[in-house]
Amino acid sequence: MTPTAAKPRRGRPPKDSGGVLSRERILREALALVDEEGIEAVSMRKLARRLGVDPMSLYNHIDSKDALLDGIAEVLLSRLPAPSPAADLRDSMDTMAREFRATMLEHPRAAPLVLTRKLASLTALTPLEAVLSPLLAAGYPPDLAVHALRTVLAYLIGTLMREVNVAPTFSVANPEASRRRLADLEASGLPAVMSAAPYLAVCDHEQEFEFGLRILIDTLATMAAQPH
Amino acid sequence: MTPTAAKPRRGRPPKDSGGVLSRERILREALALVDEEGIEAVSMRKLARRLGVDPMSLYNHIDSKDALLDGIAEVLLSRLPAPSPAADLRDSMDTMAREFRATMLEHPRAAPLVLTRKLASLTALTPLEAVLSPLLAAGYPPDLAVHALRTVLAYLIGTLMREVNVAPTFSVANPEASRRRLADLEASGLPAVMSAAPYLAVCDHEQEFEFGLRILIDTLATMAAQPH
DNA sequence: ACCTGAACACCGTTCAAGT
DNA sequence: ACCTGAACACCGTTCAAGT
Repeated sequence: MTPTAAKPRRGRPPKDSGGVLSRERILREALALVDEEGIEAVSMRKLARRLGVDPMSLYNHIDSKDALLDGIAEVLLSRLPAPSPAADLRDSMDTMAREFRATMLEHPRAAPLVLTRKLASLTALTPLEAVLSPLLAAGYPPDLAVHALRTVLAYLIGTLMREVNVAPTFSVANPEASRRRLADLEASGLPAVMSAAPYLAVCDHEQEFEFGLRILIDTLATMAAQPH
Repeated sequence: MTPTAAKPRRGRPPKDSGGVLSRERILREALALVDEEGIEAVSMRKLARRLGVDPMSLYNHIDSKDALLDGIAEVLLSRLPAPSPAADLRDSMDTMAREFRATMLEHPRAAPLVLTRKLASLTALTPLEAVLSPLLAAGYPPDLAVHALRTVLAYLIGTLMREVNVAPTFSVANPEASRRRLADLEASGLPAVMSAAPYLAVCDHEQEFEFGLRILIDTLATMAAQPH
């Protein structure tokens, strides 16, 4: 909980902490704070303490706490790798999905900021292009291409939310808890639930992700070959 | 669910605030508060004020604010209609998905509590049975049935998150904002983004929901006919 | 232009005291 | 068994004042 070292925290700000204040430096430190302690541990005051600065100084660079959280989300989203040049429909959707997931899982505790906030800005426009372009090239009319894009995106958001929420501490799912859950499910008296209980009690995120992604991409690629 | 204890009296509730304190009454009022002002407007103190009670009285019925939010989520989830008896794979998944969506959209501001929290409890076990059962009957081995279930669930969570987050005020998407967005997209210089811009700038949630759901259910139903 | 500190109007929760 | 109020250790943000 409290820092182990009992340093005098209220004296002079440590000037070693990386230079002058700036929006960029604030966001970087904020992301680090989220990584370490989670989103709800973020406060303007705590962040300022980490930066060795008065809480109010942050407001010279960021409008509000809400804008701070949006800013963190944008930082994370901007870490999406630049798309590789040309590929077919299957490859490009597959790559986009995998990179999106990998990028979020690098910061599992911050990921919900991207997954649950309506980002007004237009970050990640080139990854968008990288998916839309092969859809159009494959024969999708623009309206259906957008539907296809949004379907995959919804699936990604849903699976990732499950991944990062179930294990916010990043510990593998507690085998103790999963054993108890298995027992509960088997006591439910519902036949289908009971026979699927061993699989309901655990969740291999990797496998889960692949299963649904495969279905979506296969179907969308197949649909491209059919008249719309 | 649990049989309510004998009430001291029937008839008119005392005072203006509607009777004695209870977990049930607290959760009902909390859901109303979320409906009116949103999740982040919820505080123990404000909730107590609405109930005409000291803030600390709430703690006789609820462990913490976090437990309160979990409780609201469970109330909402328990509003899922009981599944209709027997149906084929397509119908039962379709019905489950539609009812889940409808239930969430009745409380759009509270829905994120269900969509983003890891609910430990086993609410909604019978809807689960109602989906798993036809999957098994259609020939899915239990492990794949669970994959199929989770894929649809991920999609539902993702689409619904988009629906309730984009319009938390429940106003239809601002046409002004969407016109500006269109302009931005068309100025992006990215060819696919530009030609899909009119469709990216708006989002018909109904249509969007149907598109992805159709793909998933069709594919899962078709897969049932194939050897695993 | 940027930073500061006091101040305001809030929080969740502990605790001791009441009935 | 339930309710209360004071108290503690926090919040986000406004404002006036400093450099």
